[in-house]
Formats: sequence, structure tokens, C-alpha cells
Amino acid sequence: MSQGETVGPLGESAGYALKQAASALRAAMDAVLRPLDLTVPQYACLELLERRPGLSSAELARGAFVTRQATHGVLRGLAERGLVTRAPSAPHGRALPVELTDAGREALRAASTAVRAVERRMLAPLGAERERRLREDLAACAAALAEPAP
Amino acid sequence: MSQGETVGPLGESAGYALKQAASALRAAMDAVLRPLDLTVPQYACLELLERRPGLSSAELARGAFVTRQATHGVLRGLAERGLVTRAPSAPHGRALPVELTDAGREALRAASTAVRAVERRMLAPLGAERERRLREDLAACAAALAEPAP
DNA sequence: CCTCACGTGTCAAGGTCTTGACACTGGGCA
DNA sequence: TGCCCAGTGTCAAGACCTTGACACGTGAGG
Repeated sequence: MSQGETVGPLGESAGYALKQAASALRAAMDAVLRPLDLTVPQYACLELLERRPGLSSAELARGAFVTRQATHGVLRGLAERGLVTRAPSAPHGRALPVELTDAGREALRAASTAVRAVERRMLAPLGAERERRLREDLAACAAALAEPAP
Repeated sequence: MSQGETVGPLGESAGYALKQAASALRAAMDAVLRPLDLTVPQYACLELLERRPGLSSAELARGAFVTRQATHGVLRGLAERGLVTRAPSAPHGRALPVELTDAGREALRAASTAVRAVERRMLAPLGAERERRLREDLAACAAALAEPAP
């Protein structure tokens, strides 16, 4: 066949390197967030809400790369602990805006500094220029995969 | 506090870009592997076994970034379909070597070409030089996270 | 006006992975 | 020799996420 090319050696596969790095990052984040009683998805929701207050559950799901059913459970846990509040009724459509409480903002601050430390450790071998390049290239890769296959 | 730095805007966070790209890659791989009746972990095991025949379940787990319990289930499914064989007894220690069957090699070939197409699509915006750089930087990030925090 | 498509919230069911635990093998060390 | 430790395979329980489905509110189109 003309399209017989397969994935080469693992050390030469960008996809493998990507999974390896993402897995290591996830594990490291899990480790530093566990003492704060936060899971990675919970932290992600908090971080998103800090930047864009009033986000709905579905928008949160897209931002955290999970399904809206998954964020549903995450928000339940966060709301029970008083870290976020959900509007009782929808001001427009069916979307219920979610907002951070003061306790949520405080928990986020601790979590965010911990995660930032992990990120800095991860990026330590790279300089500022290579870090910027890395971000841009990763974004370009994600964008290329986002549009449907030809 | 002196270490008050938090994660900045999402667009400037390398960690967020990493998760975004990894998530998109996972979804794209899932889409092309589904018609072949393979999950991503199953494909990963096949690919690893092609390169290093006789790998044990635990070694496979480390290579696929999951727990050995997870590979246990994966190998069960693969063995039932006749794609891999497990040695009935351990030649050394307790590790049971796993090997690809001819059917497994054939299934892998189809899967690997499909995954390679996804990888090429992902890397299309990048040139060869930037792709190489991306691989190296991702590997450096993973290595930096692998060693325990100071 | 009515209908239809789209986005959203929610529930139920299922699968997959993880955490935790136990038993076993082989090698290093006193 | 005897002991302990690291690595492995396996089982059970639980958490998490996903797929699938349904009901509801909004806005565009006929």
C-alpha cells in the first residue's frame, strides 16, 4: 500500500513524548494537590472560574477537557465544601452560572502556587525562549487536531 | 509570602497547553482506533511489544504510563482475541513474558499506520526542525518531573 | 404562529482505571 | 545459613469518567 508508514521508534515519536510529559505532569500535580484535598479536575475548575466568573457547567467542561457530566460531579463536591456557588435559577437559557466563594478563592491561591511550582520545575531545563516556543507549538498541534480529518 | 507566584493566564501556561494537546491527541487516536476495535491502552501495549518482545506486564505498565493492574485487564482482552500470548510459567522471577502473535502483528500494522496519520496531522503545522525540538523539550520536561521534588 | 435545531442540566448504566492488599520469587547482606 | 527487601502477579473494592438518553429554554426559519 502507498500509505504503509507506521509509527517509528518510540524515542522518535512526538506523540509518545507528549503522552509521557502529560502523564508526568498529571502525576506531579496530583501529588501536590492531594495535601490540599483537591483533585486535578477540581483545581482546573477553580482556576477557570477565577479567570472567568459565571461560567456554566458545560463551558467549564470544555475548558477542562472533560464531559459536562464529569464537571457535574466535580461541582457538587466543590459546592458542598463551600468553595463555589451555583445560581439557583438561570438568568438566560438553562445555563447556571457558577462563581467562586471567598473560601474558594483562598483554596485556589494555595493550589495555584503549588501547581505553579510544579510547572516551574517542569520547565526548569528550558529557557524562556524555548518555553515560549513549546507553548506555541503545543497550541498549534492541538489546533491542527481540532479541525476534522480531511 | 515569598513564594506567592500563581499560575498566570491560561494562554501563558505551558501546563495548560500540554494538557490541551494531549487531550486532543488522545481523542483523535481514540477516533481512528475505534473502527479497529482497539483502545488506546491496547494499542500502546501492542506497539511496545513490537519493539521489545517478551516484556512483562509490569514493564508494559510503565511504558504505557498506567498501573500494572490496568495492563492486566488489557492483556486479558488482547489474549482472548489471540493478539498476544502470555508465557504459562515464569522463566525468571515471577515476570511472565508477553509476545505478539501473527494476528497481533497484523492488527498492529493497521493501527500503527492510522496513528501515524494522526501524528502527521498533528505535526503538520511544524517543520522537521521544530518537531525535533518539540520532542526534545517534552522529554526534558518529563525527565525534570520524574526526579523527586527538592 | 409554529416548528426545528442547538445548547444546557440531569439522571442512569457501564466501563476503566486507581488504591489497597496479599502471596510469591529471587537476590543481597549480616 | 537465615533474613529482609525489591519486583511481580493477582484479587477486591471504590472512585472517576464516559456513553446514552431525556427534558427544558432560546432563537432562527418557514
